[in-house]
Amino acid sequence: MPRIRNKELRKFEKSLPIALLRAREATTRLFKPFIENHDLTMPQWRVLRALAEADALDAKTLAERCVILPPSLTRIFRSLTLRGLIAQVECNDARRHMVRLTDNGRALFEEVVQESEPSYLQLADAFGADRLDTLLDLLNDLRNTVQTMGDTDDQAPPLRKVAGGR
Amino acid sequence: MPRIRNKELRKFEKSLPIALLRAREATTRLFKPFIENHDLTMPQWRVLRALAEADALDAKTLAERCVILPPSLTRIFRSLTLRGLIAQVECNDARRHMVRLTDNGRALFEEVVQESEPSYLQLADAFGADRLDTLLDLLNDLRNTVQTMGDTDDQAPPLRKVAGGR
DNA sequence: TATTGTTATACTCTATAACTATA
DNA sequence: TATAGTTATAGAGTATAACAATA
Repeated sequence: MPRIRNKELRKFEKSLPIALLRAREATTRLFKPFIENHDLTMPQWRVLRALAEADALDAKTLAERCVILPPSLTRIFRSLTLRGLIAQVECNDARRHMVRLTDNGRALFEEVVQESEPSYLQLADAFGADRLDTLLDLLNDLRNTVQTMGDTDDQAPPLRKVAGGR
Repeated sequence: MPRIRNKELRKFEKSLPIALLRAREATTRLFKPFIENHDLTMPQWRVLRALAEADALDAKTLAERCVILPPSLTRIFRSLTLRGLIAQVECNDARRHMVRLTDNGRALFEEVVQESEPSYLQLADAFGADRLDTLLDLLNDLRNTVQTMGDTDDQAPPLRKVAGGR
């Protein structure tokens, strides 16, 4: 059983959220210029990226996959639609807002990918491809672990609506 | 030489920033309630946490360590000072704004740590303490790698002021 | 002249509640 | 009645430029 000592635990406890934040900040700083050069925000880019790998997606799926709240997604839909990068597609369930990339949207996506590829290659070389794989696995597992915890155990306060009137 | 195939690379390329975002989102969701229960925002909490591990720090160091921009930090200083959680300390260099935790600030910090400890323990048990160590190492190395890249190579667009008038 | 921090300002994201439409 | 999404709204973070004070 991997029972850890209180002292070590405390050290990790405090640094995990920060380590994630700082790693993300550095990664973002590296790639954001390529995205902003095309007048896209990071959340908008996540939506394009998610759509590039799936034919069409509804708002709920996109919100979960891209970590974007529904109200933000509504605005992003409006903005990307105005720019002709995405388009709504018909759906059996009329409640669902399903969208796909337009040809222009896909072209823009490919352009950004191509322009940022040298930086990706450079990072992969410098960091090590195998370690990157390991890191990705751990990140995804961490997320799954936390979500499982939320389902089963509830000694923690409720995950929503805690701050009250702020 | 760890030269990776284009296809695999592409797969990773697109998912690293998202994996970091989602892992952070999950971790935040787990611990945020404990912080918000004491009417603290996450950036405010990072400042308290950084100060808890160092006697006193100046704004520049805190900004870098907590990933907070100077203007935000100014507001956070004001807010935490008003609440009596931090206090300014004298400094040789009169330009520097150095702060430390007050007794109340330290007490609040300890309270939050204590309240969230069960969740930390649960996560460490579920995920594995050794894997958490590995993850932390990789995250910190990733950040260092990216920063080193920024120093040496500059085929990428400048890291600041790219979006122009937006 | 360079550095530190604050102010001013604009924009976006975050978050929740309330509402509409569909199932 | 439950679900999907939009609207409204408040608040906080993000980002930059311009300025003040100190070194």
